[in-house]
Amino acid sequence: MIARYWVQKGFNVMHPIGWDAFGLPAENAAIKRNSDPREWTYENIAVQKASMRRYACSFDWDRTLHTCDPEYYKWNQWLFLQMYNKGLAYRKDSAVNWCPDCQTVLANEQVVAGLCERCDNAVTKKKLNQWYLKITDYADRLLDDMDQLEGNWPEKVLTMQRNWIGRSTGAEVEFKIEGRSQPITVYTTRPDTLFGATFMVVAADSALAAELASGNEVEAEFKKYLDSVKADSDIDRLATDRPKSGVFLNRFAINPVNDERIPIWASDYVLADYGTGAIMAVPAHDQRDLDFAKAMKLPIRVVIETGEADPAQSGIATSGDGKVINSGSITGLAKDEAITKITQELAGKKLGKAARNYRLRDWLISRQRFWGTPIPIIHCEKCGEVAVPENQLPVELPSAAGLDLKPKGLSPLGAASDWVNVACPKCNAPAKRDADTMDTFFDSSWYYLRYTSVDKHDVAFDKKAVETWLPVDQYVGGVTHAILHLLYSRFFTKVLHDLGHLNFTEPFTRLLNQGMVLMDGSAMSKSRGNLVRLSDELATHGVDAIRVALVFAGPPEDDIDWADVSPAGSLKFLNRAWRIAGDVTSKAGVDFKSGDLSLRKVTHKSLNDIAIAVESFRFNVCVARIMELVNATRKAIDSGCGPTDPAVREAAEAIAISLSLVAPYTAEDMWEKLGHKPAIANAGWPTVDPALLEDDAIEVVLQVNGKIIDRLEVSPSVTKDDLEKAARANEKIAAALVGADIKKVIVVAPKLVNFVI
RNA sequence: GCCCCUGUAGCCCAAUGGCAGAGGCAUGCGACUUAAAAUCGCACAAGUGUGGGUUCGACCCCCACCGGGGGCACCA
Repeated sequence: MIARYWVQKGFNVMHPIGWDAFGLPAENAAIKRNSDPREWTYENIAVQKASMRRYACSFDWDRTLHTCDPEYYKWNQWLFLQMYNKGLAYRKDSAVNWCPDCQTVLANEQVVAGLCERCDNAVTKKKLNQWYLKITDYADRLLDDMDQLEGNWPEKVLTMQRNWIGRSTGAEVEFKIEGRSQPITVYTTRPDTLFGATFMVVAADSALAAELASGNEVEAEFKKYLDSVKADSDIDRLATDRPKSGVFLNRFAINPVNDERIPIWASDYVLADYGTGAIMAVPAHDQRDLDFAKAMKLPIRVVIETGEADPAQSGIATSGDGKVINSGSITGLAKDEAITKITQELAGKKLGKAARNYRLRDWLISRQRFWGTPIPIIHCEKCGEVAVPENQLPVELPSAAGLDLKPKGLSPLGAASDWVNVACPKCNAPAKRDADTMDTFFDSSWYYLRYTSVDKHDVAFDKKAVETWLPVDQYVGGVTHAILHLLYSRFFTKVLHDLGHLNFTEPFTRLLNQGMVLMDGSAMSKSRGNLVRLSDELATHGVDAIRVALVFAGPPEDDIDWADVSPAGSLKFLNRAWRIAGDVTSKAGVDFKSGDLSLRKVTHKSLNDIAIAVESFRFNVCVARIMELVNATRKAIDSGCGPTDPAVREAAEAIAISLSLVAPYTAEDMWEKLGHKPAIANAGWPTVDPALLEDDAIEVVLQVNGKIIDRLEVSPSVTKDDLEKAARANEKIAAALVGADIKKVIVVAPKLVNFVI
């Protein structure tokens, strides 16, 4: 509807469609049928394309692309190398999210509540050497540039992205460690509570904890604890009512603000990969620390006076603001002042500094699967990592024939010996290709750029075309992509901007989250046979009726249940509209100006309202407005000015054109019946005459104390004074005001008059 | 536990702080018909989740609570 509307308005609209076709569905299907994912994918695309054509979506089929075409993923590899050369793509060892069922690693964003986003199995951790993209370098810009999107993206999506990036501000503070030359740095958002720190906790699974325990009498106990921590799944870890556990490391740290000696503990409630993996614990003012202190019988010291109950007694850490107490130089200050002052003092002594942290982690992109873009790196024993030279791109996937695609934790590509063994591009010695493939979100992070240049084969995208078309004026997608796809795309856009390829920093100017169609409470899916049912409905009622019914069922961002969708009712409405075209007896091209004024006003008002509704995404309201216009026109034909009146033709044409957005086939037929040549899609949006939007008389409400006493017809241009006079002259009002003491008269011209007595 | 959205006739949904109803579904009645379908016409119904507050006036703004949906959830 949006695309069709702007075409009618005379804009040059690009409305492309394509297939994000790499990934597990194809690969798993191929494994099941023992065939090549390639064949399965292209067969399915053909089927789907044919069925999608039925929906009358005005897609530009000349710009179609498939991300699994070498022609497309060649540019994935090119982009990867661009980032690699800038240090934005790198490899590191780390404990990664591992799905035992899919037998591949997952990005943080793909783990939902400890479960694999795709298969809902529990995710475990595994130490692996993997490729990452340095999205954390862009954390601040991803956050701050949201100002550009404010008002044009759903607030919900912006909030979700903000939470996901999770920026926090605070300070890093150095604690000296007894018997260790290096101090330990902790990150805190509350340096104002430093004097309340009564112990330190390091992440049990960090290298730091192991080092502090090593050679220590508690080492055995620590190892036992570490083993139990490792055995816990993410789901266990995420349980909120989980009791705190940990082990004393028999080591001590010195608090830099008061030289106090505090014990160091290891626990799994501190995360190894956030901040520095070590915290100062302030049990009085942090619930987690308090829970731990109570469990381990550690001291609790209040340093903020909030008026709340004593945490040691209540078991509830105080969260309110208040004055700092018992805290040396910052005693008596308010929170913000205390934070500023103590941070400055620490910085002066080189014992700390202001710092920021993010919840966002670097994006893990390697996947141990076949059906994806090969990572264009060659591993040479002598030269190490070597980028595949640009002129050798694409690194094409080998044939799947003879490869065992079954998930087993290693890339199937590693077994394709003809493919994997190559000469090092630098020294020509025998070397191996990187056998992992890219996360498919890499593919979808820049496809909008490719749509501008599908016919260009020497560049990923043509700069001029990109400048002409982009950024995308209107993006439409499900809220399921609120973080993953939309965050990654924003990241890519910024990287490409910095590399000098783009002159904008945000890819999607406006975003509409459209809802899903539910059947019996769950999403439409092939496995439930719902698509078959939809296909039947299409055959019975026609595409137009289905389109109208879906649009009319509710606001576009809401999920709608098929039970609330009424294709039969929509068909009835379309017939009603269509018959009007047949009833018109005036000739095409007749001058509307001589037509019936009241119907003309309805027509112009409707056109105006319909345009506003479409532009503000209220498509359901838009359909309702067309229905109103149809009703009014019907009435005019049957019992008003009659079918010969030019106003009836004007109304019928307005109906046809506005209907062309949602029911294009019906509209086209109406257009021809009305004596016009195809195509109505290019007929142009009728010009609304502002003079016809004005009513000649408006009903004004007359109130006494806010209660309606009577109504009055007045001219829309009535003045306040005249309106008040008219109101006072009204019989019922006059009667109501007899003997009353009028305290106030509110006159809103031309809407109401209210006498307060 | 924290944050966000939401609550209007039997149902889906509308209403720049100013007459609660635009539209549809369902239902009922009537016209047309031998009859039915289709079509056309008419009718029907809630005082806006609950309790407060602001205002001349609140579905709309503010506070609390209840119900529904979603997000985050040891991130120091």
